[in-house]
Amino acid sequence: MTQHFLNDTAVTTASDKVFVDMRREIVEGSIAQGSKISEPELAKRYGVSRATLREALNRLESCYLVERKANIGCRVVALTAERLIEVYQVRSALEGLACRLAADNMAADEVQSLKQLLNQHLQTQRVKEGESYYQEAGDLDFHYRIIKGSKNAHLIHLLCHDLYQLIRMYRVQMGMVGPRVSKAFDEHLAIINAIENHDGELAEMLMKRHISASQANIQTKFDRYQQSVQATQNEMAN
Amino acid sequence: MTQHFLNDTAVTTASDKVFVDMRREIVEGSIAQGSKISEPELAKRYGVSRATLREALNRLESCYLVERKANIGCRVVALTAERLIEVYQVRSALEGLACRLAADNMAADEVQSLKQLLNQHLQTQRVKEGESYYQEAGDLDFHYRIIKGSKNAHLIHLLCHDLYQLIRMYRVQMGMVGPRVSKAFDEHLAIINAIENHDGELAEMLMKRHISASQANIQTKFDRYQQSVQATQNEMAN
DNA sequence: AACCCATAAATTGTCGACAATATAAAAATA
DNA sequence: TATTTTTATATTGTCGACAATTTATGGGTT
Repeated sequence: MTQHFLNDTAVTTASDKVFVDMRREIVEGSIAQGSKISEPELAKRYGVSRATLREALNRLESCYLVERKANIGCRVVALTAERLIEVYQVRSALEGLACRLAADNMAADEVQSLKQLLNQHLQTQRVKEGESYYQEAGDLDFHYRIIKGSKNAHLIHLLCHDLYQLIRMYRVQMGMVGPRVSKAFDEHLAIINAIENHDGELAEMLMKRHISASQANIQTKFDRYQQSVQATQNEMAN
Repeated sequence: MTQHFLNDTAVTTASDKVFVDMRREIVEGSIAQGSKISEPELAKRYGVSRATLREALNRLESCYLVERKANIGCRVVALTAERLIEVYQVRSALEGLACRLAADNMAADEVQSLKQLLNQHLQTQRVKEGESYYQEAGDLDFHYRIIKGSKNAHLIHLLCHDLYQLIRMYRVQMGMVGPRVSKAFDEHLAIINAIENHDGELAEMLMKRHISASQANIQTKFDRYQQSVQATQNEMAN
């Protein structure tokens, strides 16, 4: 039941399956960031031909999880501080837009359902204090519904299909176990209220601020992560 | 020398060439919008194997020029009023961001060069009154430079690689021969000035307004185009 | 020992053929 | 005649093999 909201593409063909599997492995770090991808090796591992694997690689490229160079090959995207900032700048602009549009276009029952979901998350969180998984899933679900509420198909595709896996990759690999849980809840609530009042301008502003806070949070984790990597490398050198 | 700014990807491989060729034909309408793409037919036409053609199709999909369904095939994107609005909403948000970032990150000489380019365009336009080609190219060049000036690689990729061809497709097929030339020039000038003064907030606002105006302009053309299509269909029915 | 060049190995790009699925045509039934 | 079922055709998905390019190896020169 995990991530039902991001895998809503029907998986029919073989390359579909390879794409979904590889995507999960890359996001979770089973396939290391920055590592070179060997087509023959992975094709064998997934039990498909190279043509099928390449089809999957193309899709991974279109959602920014791998980078490709002609005649050289594929490489898993590298998580850097610069890229993190860049992606969050884009995310902020796009989700801000989504939120503004949602204030106009979201149906009343959709808003109600979202409020209900939020309360549900609050209860779950209070029970399972400290457990981060639900927070992460809940947060994604919240954002996902608002994005869909924009009713802008292009925007939805851009965020849900193209960008979100990369964002998830940062969050997952930084081990985003939220001490931000309670604060995020209040922010979510304020955003919903603005949407309910059809105050697009406010909703956009709140969403942008919410995402900035989220960025600051993950940025801190990332810096610590970088330091630990540096320390490990220094140890190795000794 | 046309579109040097959008084709800066080195064309080495065969599928690269097919991709670039098909992209041009789709944007220009030689391959009709909404039409089904037959892999065997086009492979023969371009003198490549189906594998190579499919590689090109994948890239066309990632820049939203074709849509793909499993086991059914590829179809050139259809130009609709809804999509036009959606795309321009996204474009406005992203280029607004780019403009704000450019106000901080664009180097002084880049700004100077851009101002110079603008004056050059003004002179060219006055000489070749009514000729739209230069206006279109000049406008694209202007936007392109500001986007690059944001120094946000992800944003640059998103706009220049993924989105701009689709926007161009609308403009080209709507025959955007600009009566908007002179007004656009003033708007461009105001944007540059804001960037030069490092006033990101103003620059963003002006760019968003500029794009809205551009949208209104193309929307009008599109509505007329739709009417003419409707009229033609009615004639056919007689 | 460091650098350059030639050769060998490995990897990616491309091809043609076959399998699986979807569409079109024909036959059968109501 | 209209509708469903069956059959045939065409299209897409997948495969293994070959060609072109890049990377690794080894030998020679300064």
